[in-house]
Amino acid sequence: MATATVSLHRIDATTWEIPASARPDMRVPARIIADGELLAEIRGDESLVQLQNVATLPGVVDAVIAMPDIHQGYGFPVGGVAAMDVEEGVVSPGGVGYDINCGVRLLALPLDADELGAERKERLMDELFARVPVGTGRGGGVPLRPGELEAVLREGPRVLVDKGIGRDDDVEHCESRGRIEGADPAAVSQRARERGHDQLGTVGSGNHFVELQRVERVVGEQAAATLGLREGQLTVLIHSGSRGLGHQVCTDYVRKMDAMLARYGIRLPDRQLSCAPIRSPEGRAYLAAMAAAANFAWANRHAIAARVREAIARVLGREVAAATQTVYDVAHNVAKFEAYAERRVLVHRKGATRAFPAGSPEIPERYRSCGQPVFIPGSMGTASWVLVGAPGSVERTFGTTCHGAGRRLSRTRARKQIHGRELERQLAARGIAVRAASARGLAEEAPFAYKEVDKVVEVVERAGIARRVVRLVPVGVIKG
DNA sequence: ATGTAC
Repeated sequence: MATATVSLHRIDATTWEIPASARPDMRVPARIIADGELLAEIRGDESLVQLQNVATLPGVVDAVIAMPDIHQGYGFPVGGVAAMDVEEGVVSPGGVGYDINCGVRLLALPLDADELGAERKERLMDELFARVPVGTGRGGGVPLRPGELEAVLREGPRVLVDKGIGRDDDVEHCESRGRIEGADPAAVSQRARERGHDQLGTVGSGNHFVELQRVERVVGEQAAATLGLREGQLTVLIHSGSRGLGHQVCTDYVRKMDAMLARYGIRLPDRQLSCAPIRSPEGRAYLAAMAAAANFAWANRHAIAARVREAIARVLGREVAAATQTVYDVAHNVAKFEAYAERRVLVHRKGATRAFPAGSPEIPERYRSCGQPVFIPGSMGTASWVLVGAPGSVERTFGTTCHGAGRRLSRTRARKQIHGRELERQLAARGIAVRAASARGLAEEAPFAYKEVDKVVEVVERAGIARRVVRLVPVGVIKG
């Protein structure tokens, strides 16, 4: 509806702008990174109206930005970036998303896909499916003693290493070492902690997965070598988040902040943008709870990876498991304090990935020469990408790039077009082994429900915010 | 995304 009236000005080959003058309530312009074709898809939903809504929030600086994989979400669009001045600005749970620190971790095996063989592949898939719990509302996570969940919320995956789960180098290869400062378990409700207590090391459902892959193509030779990736190699991509715990944190603070809007004199075009001043008690409490949920999510992917190593050890041997490296782990649903042009801001990235360029002190030393690794999970049965951050991200997008293919069809519409078991047969016919807890969940993630991931990453490369390194194709997938 | 509706 309203999308038809959005006035877009093309700025360059990959950037469009909606000026702040487009609506009386916009404080800053909205910019869209895309190409003509992706833009046409983006205009098919409400995401650009949502982006303009975000541009009305108090303290928003410079411009709100849409990545080429943007689609509509809760209040904020998924695939949106908004930076708020730390003094004047607000923090919004909807700007982070219900799945706090949903993110992606890549493991690299010291083995080529060719060397695996059909029989060991099926056994590896069975072992993975047996060891890594998938599905909604299911427990089966790492058993925790009293106080240990609170330690994980405070410190992240480092706590699990102390328990003998995973390794120091896994933690070193996480964005911000798997920990956001200022986490406070006391800011996380009892209910949220109850929901999370048996979910550490579980995948969940929706678009979450554990995928066995092959490096199909190397595009950036030098960066690939630096990241320890080569053509033909086996990898495992883990996509999950903070499960019920993060979901409950979002629910709790959306409600709390909604009740305070009038008192803080905040007027919103959409109540789903519920927010509070960064400096307010509610804002600080949310940030402390968000950090705790983010730390939980990093520990979750760390624990999943440890179980993946167990499955690898069982089928391919202890040595292969020990030589399986965590390449890196990125968050794509989180808010972080960063500085741009000497200005301190809180960058909300929802369905968007930090992508710092080469030389950034935030990147592990061994990767500093090539830029921060970024993983872009494609839709099920299609490709995924490894990118590295490029200088344009700092200049144009608050150090950010895209996060995935971006949904094109609703879950309901996807379900109407194919049955999960039929999809499973189609994937198997293409050599992709599937282990799924739910046929319905499978149908919702059908490849045709998503935009073309190759096109999305091509655009972010042309925009100069990230560079392509390798293309990964699925060998097998474990899903909720 | 989510004990897919407190």
